[in-house]
Amino acid sequence: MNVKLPDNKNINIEQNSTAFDLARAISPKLSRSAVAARINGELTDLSRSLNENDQVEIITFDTSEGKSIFWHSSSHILAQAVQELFPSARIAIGPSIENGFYYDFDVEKPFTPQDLETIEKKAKEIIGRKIEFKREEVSAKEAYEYFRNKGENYKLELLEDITGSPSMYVQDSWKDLCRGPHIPNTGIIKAFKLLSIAGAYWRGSEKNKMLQRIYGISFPKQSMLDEYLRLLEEAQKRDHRKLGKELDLFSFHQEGAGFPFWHPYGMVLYNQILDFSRSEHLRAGYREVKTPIILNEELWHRSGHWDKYRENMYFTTIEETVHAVKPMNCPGHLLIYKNSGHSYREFPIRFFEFGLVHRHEKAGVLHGLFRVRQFTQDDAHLFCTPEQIENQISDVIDFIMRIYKTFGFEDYKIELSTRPENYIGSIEIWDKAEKALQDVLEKQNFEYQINPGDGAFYGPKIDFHIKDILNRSWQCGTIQLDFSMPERFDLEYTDVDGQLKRPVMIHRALFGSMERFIGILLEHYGGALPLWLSPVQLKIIPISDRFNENAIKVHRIATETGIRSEIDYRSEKVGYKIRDAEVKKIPCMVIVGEKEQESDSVSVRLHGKGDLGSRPLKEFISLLADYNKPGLDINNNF
RNA sequence: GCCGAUGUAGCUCAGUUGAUAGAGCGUUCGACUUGUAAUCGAAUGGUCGGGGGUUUGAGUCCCUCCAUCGGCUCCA
Repeated sequence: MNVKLPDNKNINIEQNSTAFDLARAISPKLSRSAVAARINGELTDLSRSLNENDQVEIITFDTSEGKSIFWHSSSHILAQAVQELFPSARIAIGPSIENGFYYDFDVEKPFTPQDLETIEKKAKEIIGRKIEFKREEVSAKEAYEYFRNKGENYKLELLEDITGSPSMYVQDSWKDLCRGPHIPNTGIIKAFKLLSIAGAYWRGSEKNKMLQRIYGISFPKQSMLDEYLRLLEEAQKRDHRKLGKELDLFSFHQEGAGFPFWHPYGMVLYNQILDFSRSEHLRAGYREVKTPIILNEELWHRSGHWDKYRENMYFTTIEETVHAVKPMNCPGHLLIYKNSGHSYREFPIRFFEFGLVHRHEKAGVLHGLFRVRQFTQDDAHLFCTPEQIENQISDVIDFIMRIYKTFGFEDYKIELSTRPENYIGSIEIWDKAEKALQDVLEKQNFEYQINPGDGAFYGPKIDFHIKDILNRSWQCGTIQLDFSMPERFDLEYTDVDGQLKRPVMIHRALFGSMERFIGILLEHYGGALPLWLSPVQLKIIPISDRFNENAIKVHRIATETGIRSEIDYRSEKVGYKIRDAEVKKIPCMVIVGEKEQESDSVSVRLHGKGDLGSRPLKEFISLLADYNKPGLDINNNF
């Protein structure tokens, strides 16, 4: 019989062949790496029989579906291993995830790291047995009976949500309820590693029982696991918490969990970003404002924060009146807007603030600079007419992208988040706002994903996720359209016809949080920041203390040219001082000794690039100054 | 908040079955006066996260609080 392959070629195979037979007919190599098949658009097991004229694609690990199936099967092996070792463990769910898989278990005692090793060993043994994954179609009743006899209550709960006849997958005597498909047999897994144990609520809800989750990863080749572990290690080296300590940028203290302390070097970095952002905003027509951190509780009732955001807010009392510490800057900006009358001629009005906000985060979710309780938003609010919305939003999008590019982020993802359950305003207004945002994205041909229910309580939003060098994605920028606040605060402007009308408000931030953005930057660059952001840009290394005076001269000229430099006066060998500067990831070093003193030059060395020979002192400093600008870096241009 | 792990010198980490707290790096001092990723020597450094308890005796065992780390709807 004939079946069609993805390249539209036909292939003739024997009657009653399975997808696996087809893979073998195409090439033995493919049959060894085959994970599953797609028959007429449907993902299936390789054991599925083919029919005349079927459109068939063999799925391998190389595709995202292939990985997902491979890892899902791995999770079944994990579950089988656990139940062979701990027969009383009840199984919940075990999906594949972005990198690997997990399985949730209900056990009396949480797993220990030693258990993890034992389980991994058992799983590897199961893999070695090359057990076939067999699909069984059963009736809902049969499935129910099976799991009821085994006391698998979580599976019974899952069964309730399944319409039609459920399918089971069998490995030896072990069975799991599963939609499939699965890999043909456990033997194609060549590398299997369990990574961590964690508590996880059944169905993610704090109201449910906490289960024990085991995370793992697997591959069809050992070398792929090695590579994956190497990447994990690389990511650990780039951890901003580690870099922050090593480079003396910031610290955290028990005296204030989630409140970062910025050290002198960190402050230079912080201010470089802040100065750049401020000047770009002013250039783009924003006007800077500053609003108080503590404001009367009544204001937060009016804004809706007290209703919808109270859980995340801190309160304090001033002369018996309750005040809130601001979690957002919008109410403050609204008060400035209302302080005077406005005409359509002023629009768009753009208020911009480096707003220091405090938000209560649960103790367990704090994470370095990524998740803190106090941070500075690069926040702005635009007030405009409804007609101006589209233009304004598209301007903001251009602005955001230009700024990201300066920091070396060229790749990003856009998400449109819609009305959450916890919202204020009418549904009609929400629909209108959501459509307006969508229209802008469509018109500009941006690719975007819809994120249902993830909008702010006062309006839908467009979020920007930037991708770092390790291809991880971070949410930063946000643009939120708001018809509610203008209503609640009774904002007005005089239109061309002399009538008082209600303006529209757009909330937006680029970095989101300065702190978080700095964390992302540090991980992106692995701490080796571009010249313009480096706290110390130039390390001056005298060969011996006979040349200290010359070093001081270099330092003076550098300082006058706006270069941040330091001299290493220590009575150490050059190699020692160089190593120290390299470890601190200082972008540029100059060595001054006999030769340099005589010729009024410096020997130049760039971080990670080694010795670059000598240059006349003044020429070198002015070259450095040329590259000491946002978006530039000496490394690519020397 | 919940589950688990962790908390020892400024940093990175050792510390057996409970009995006088260790190393390397850093810092300080001295010697060396150094040519592109660690010169040598000496000194300094600790309420063992806080509090409580068991014990003749606790870094080690128990309780409690705090902080940090990995997780907590990627759904059969």
